[in-house]
Amino acid sequence: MALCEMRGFLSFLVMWLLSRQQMTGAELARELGKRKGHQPSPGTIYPALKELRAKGLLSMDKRKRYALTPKGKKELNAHLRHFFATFCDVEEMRSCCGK
Amino acid sequence: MALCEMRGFLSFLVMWLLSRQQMTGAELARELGKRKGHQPSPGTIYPALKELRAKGLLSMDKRKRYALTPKGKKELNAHLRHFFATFCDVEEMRSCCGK
DNA sequence: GACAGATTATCGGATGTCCGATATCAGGGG
DNA sequence: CCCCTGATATCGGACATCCGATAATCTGTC
Repeated sequence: MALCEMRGFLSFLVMWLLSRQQMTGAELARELGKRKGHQPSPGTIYPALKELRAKGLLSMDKRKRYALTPKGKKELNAHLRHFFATFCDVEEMRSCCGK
Repeated sequence: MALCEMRGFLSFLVMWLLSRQQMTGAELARELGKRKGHQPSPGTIYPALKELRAKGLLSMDKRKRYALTPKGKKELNAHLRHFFATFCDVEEMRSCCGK
C-alpha cells in the first residue's frame, strides 16, 4: 500500500556496478547503501547474486569477487536500453530537481 | 523468481509525466506503454491514480484529467533527488549502451 | 432515448521484491 | 588451537506491485 518506493532495480544496479569493476557481495552492499541511502541486508544481496549466477550472468572467482559474464554484459545492455527508453528524458528530470 | 524486471516505478513515472502536463488515465497508460514497451492495464493504472489522489498528491478536474498538487510536486522532487542519488552516473550509463 | 465504443473503476489474486533471523565460513590475533 | 569479527549464505515470510476479469460510467451518434 506504499506505492512509489522504487523497488525492483537491485539486480540492475548490481549488474551495472559489476560492469565497471568486480566486487564482493559486501562491497556491493556498501556501494548500494551509499547510493540508495539504505543498505540492502545480506538476505537481499546474496540471494540476488545467487540467482544472477544461476542465470549465467555473473561469475565468481576464488576470492568471491563477482564479475559480469559475456552473457551478463549482453543482458545489462538490453536492460540499459529499456531503462533509457522508459526514462528517455533523464536530463530534463535532473535539471528539474537541481541535481 | 524473475529478477531484474524493473518494477516499482509506475507511480514515479506517473508523477513525472503529470508534472509536465495534465493527462487522463488513458493518456497516461498510452504514454507509459510507449516508454516501457508494455502498456499497463486499467487494473494497474487506476488503482495507482486512486492511491496517489488519496495521498493528496494528485488532483482531478471534471474532465478526469489528473494533475500534481503542490504536495505532489514536493514529493516528486524528493523522489527525483533519490533517483539521481541512486543513478548518479546516468550519463555514463547512457553512453555505455549507445542510447 | 437507445445503442456502441471507449474510458474509468473495482476487486481478488499471482508474482516479484526484499528483509529479519539465523547459520556457516574464512581469516587474524592471542 | 580457539575465539572473535566480518563476510557469505539460506530460509520463510511480509509486503509491494501489478494484472485479469469484470462492472460501471461517459460520450457521441443515430
